[in-house]
Amino acid sequence: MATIRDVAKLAGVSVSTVSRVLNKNGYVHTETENKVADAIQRLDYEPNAVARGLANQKTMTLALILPDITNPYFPLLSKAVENVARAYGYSVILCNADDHLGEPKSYIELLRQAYIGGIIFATHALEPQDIDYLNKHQIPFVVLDRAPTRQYSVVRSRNYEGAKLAVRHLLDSGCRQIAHIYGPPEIFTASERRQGYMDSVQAYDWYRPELMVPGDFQLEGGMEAAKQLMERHPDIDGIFAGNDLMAVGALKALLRMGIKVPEQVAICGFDGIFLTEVIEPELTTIAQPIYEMGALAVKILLGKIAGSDDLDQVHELEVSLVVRQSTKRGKLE
Amino acid sequence: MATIRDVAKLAGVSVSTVSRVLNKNGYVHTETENKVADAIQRLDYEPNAVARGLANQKTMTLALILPDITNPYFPLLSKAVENVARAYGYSVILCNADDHLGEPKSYIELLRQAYIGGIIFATHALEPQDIDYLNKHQIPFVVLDRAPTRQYSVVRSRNYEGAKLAVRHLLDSGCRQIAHIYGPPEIFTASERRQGYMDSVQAYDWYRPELMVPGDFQLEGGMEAAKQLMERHPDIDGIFAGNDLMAVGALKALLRMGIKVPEQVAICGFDGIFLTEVIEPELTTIAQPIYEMGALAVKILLGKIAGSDDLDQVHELEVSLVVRQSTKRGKLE
DNA sequence: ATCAGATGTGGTACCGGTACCATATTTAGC
DNA sequence: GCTAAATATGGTACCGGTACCACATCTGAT
Repeated sequence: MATIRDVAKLAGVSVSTVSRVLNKNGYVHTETENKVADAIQRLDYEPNAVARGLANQKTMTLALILPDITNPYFPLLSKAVENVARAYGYSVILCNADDHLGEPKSYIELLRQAYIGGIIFATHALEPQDIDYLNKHQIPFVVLDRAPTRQYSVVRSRNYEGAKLAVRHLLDSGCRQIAHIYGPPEIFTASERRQGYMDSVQAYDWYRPELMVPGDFQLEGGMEAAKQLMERHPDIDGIFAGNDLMAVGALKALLRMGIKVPEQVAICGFDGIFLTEVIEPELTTIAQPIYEMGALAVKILLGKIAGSDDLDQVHELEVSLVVRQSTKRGKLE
Repeated sequence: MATIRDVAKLAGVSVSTVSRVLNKNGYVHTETENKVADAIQRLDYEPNAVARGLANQKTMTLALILPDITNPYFPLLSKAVENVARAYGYSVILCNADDHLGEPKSYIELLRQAYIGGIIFATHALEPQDIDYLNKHQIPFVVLDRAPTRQYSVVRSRNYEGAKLAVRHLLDSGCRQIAHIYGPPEIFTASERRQGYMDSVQAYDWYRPELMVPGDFQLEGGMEAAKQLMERHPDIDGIFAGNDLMAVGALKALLRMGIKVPEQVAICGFDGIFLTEVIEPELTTIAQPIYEMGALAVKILLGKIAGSDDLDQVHELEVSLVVRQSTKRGKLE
């Protein structure tokens, strides 16, 4: 494999000059530049990424840390991250955080000694001490789906407003008793959505706290919760699930119980994952711009790496109601 | 960040000695080793991965190249790869090949100049010249789902046998006219499955070539194909789809047409992705050991990196029939 | 004509490890 | 007691880039 010294020798110049040509910094005579370009071409030279990383104390690699890539929310997100990163010359290292929780050496230290350029956190397993560590060592990072704060840059979407949108849509579809399956309270987005639900329904006389039941953001939790809800409150005619996976679980449970969707019970999810279009009936959902969120996260991160410090701390994206079969009932009863 | 020289200074030894302690090679007196270990501890020293990579001309990083992570087959595979790789101290770079097909500089060159340790190809966009390149530059690699050959190590599963298993199961479930939706002919696994179907049904008097229709291994292709099949051959009572995604598509199309599954038509897929358990009715499928395939691929790759050259070239794993609702009909008519 | 600043190029220390070679000391065999 | 091998340690070139510094030449303004 050709090195910069080989190129220098062939072009009859010093390595400094070749380096200048490569990085387009410093003065280089056009004629010299051509000679160097020619040598590069002839040797099929490519600068070595590792050597560059060592010299610059920084590599063209980003890390994406997420709970579990098999969760259907994350493939699209990671695709966005990878695509945009690559467009800017960066590679992406994938880290499934859930599988390595109790590990002695944290991911972050591992990444630092690999001179990683920056990190995107799509996991909730990010502790305050990790944040301190990142800031102390000046490692650029962006966080997804977190509470707004001045401690870091966040990319998120309007969960609260989305939840209100969902409830409004269910009401508009003729539902008169809407339950909510909420996600784990330690996940901030789940709480926001729950709050959106509460604030939307509290004024109605049919509302009772028992209409809110916990799920785990997984399929099973949704099934379980829906079953429980329908057994205890048979007159529920609408379910708003805190995420799509639970909504699909709820749908599954209802179908098994012989309850017709949307005729007897309408269902609305949250996230806008591909799965909602696969099942039958297709699921109405509050769609987050997942790809855009991933793409934006990378762009902000690259901005930070480049040194811009004045990037907005919070980037909140709009969600949108996607109406599908699961809420298409004969309006108004 | 502490370097090896800092450790050497603190321990009162040379960098060579520290290096020997770190890599456990060469002679080091126990007492000296303790001093060094102590210094490492005190400085919270971690050897720098990039510097190591440069010195060794090899990094602790693997690349996983796949068509598209949003295809539901790949998240579990990539999780397996990442898990096992990390257990051995390796990181994994994710590459979505589909999105970068026509690019001037191939992925592989990019990875080589990053001193990547090895590559796992789960994509079909691997050309013969790429393979020459890999071999020429001695880059260890493993390929998934390819035809057996002596050119490289392959991890695959018994597609042909699986297809026969699927047809047998449909027959056992009482189907008397079984159609097949096959995947793209350029994908070898799709052809194997098709062949398995053909060899299983050819002897029956009901068999006609028109019972085989092409799909694209995607949801849409499955829907389209199923629709066409049922319109042209209303007496079909069983469909074997070349993969789960098309099977789910077929199911969706049938449900929309008001055809009952499994009562009127039974459906069997192939792959064993999570999606088959999510939908209702749940889908019978020929399950590949996806996680195990990923894990095995990494292990073989690591073996190659370590220098074992005698690893079996072809590793073929067993598939298994997973019977679910979509084929549970009142047996024998 | 003079000189400051712009332009152009080379030399080389450094990034943080590895591994080869040299050297010193200890152990063991005869 | 002598020599070969084993044990123990240090010095340093090298991996392949970057970037600072030194130095030379060329412009253009006064």
